[in-house]
Amino acid sequence: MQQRNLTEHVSLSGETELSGKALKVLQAARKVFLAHGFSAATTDMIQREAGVSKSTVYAHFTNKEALFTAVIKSECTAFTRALHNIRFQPGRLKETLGILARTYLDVVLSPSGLALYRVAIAESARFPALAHTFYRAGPQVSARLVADLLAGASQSGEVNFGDTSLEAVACMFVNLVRSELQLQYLTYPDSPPSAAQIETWVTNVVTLFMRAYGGGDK
Amino acid sequence: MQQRNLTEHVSLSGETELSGKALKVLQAARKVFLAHGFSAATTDMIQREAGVSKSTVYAHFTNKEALFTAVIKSECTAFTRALHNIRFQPGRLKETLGILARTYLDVVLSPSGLALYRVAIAESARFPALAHTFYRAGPQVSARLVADLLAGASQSGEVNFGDTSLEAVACMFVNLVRSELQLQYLTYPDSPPSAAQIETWVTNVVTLFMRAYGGGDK
DNA sequence: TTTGTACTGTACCGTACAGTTTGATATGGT
DNA sequence: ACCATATCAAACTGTACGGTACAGTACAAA
Repeated sequence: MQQRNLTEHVSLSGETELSGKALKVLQAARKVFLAHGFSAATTDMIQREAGVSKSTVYAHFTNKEALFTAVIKSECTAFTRALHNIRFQPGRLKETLGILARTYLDVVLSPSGLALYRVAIAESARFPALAHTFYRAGPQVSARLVADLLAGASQSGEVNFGDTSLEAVACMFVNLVRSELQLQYLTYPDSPPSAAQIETWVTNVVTLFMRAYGGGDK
Repeated sequence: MQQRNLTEHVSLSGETELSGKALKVLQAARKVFLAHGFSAATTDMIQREAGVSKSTVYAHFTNKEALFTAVIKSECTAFTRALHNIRFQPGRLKETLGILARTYLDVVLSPSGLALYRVAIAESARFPALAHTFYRAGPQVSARLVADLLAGASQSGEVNFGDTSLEAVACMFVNLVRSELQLQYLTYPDSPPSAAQIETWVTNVVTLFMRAYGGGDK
């Protein structure tokens, strides 16, 4: 890593990290990079936003790329942590799926969640490792969570997946919950999906899965 | 528009357009913009790729933005045209859905389809109108196609959607077909999904929908 | 008091980029 | 022969950017 000042260890960004000014820089970089992507962002914007001199930026981060990497990694761990706030009670599968979907969408459709997706995808050619990190921190973790839930429901006989693997069902669920609303928001950033729209979508998705795999209760 | 030379009207790009050199420029711009996005692409790269002088570029396009706009619009119409190659026979819904999914994925997971998605999303803040165009040319058109298919199946009693609207079902289908494989490819550009992986995914998706909405035949 | 460290502000360097201008060449129609 | 058009190569302008250098300040520990 590239920090120098080890006097404090405040963790607002994922790992144990960074004294005062360095944190300011990181937060500013977060704002700028998520808003403009890598190429269109300038170190001057970051420096100005952080209220810090140019020298300070380069005292803590070797260059623009290192700063970008630090930001995206930090966002990924924050994203994963947010996902782990999802809790559910066993039984009442239909309700649990709905809650899970809504909580997931809360994270995915948040300004930072959306921006992280956009930037990670946009820069996947220049920063392949970051794109991998993003996939594992986001979609992969989500699918794992759902799979765990479904495993419980499967054991209690609440559901029957036929020939389809449990993991595949979980993967399909998270993708279906996310994709359309996320894409709409990405392409129409000025008109975010309404609460009613979200509700309708979640209902439709949960209904689809319950009809397909739910036993008799439907 | 911004063409000047009206001697020929070759249409390789969507609308009636562009004499020889201008087309060369547009094709080069397509390659460069789709590979690097807007900010990281330079007009010099385009000029070099086109084998054309700088003056010629600016003789046909007012500036970098106009060139970018022309490229994305042209790609969107090409995308839509590719989608309309999807044909299907009524009856045999399950098979038709599978064919449709595979053809759709062919377009979406093609290098240019993937790059178009990436760039349109990445630049949606700077070029909102292009993002809208993309959404309408891609996801919206696809959903419309599937909806038409489902309408036929619904009338012949092949399926029963319960409380869910036909359009919602169509929308869910195209999203589910696309999202996971597309995201994997976007984040792991060096290991595209294998044919087997695609096949498994399509089978799982079609099975899901047939279990949920298909009548007795399953 | 001295020393080290973090930081500031600003100037600077080299490069890169979008876009313009100039002046020459080639072509084809009149 | 003349002219308009399309093209070319290349030099040039102005600006912006990433990154460095440097002289100086604030502060705390020794």
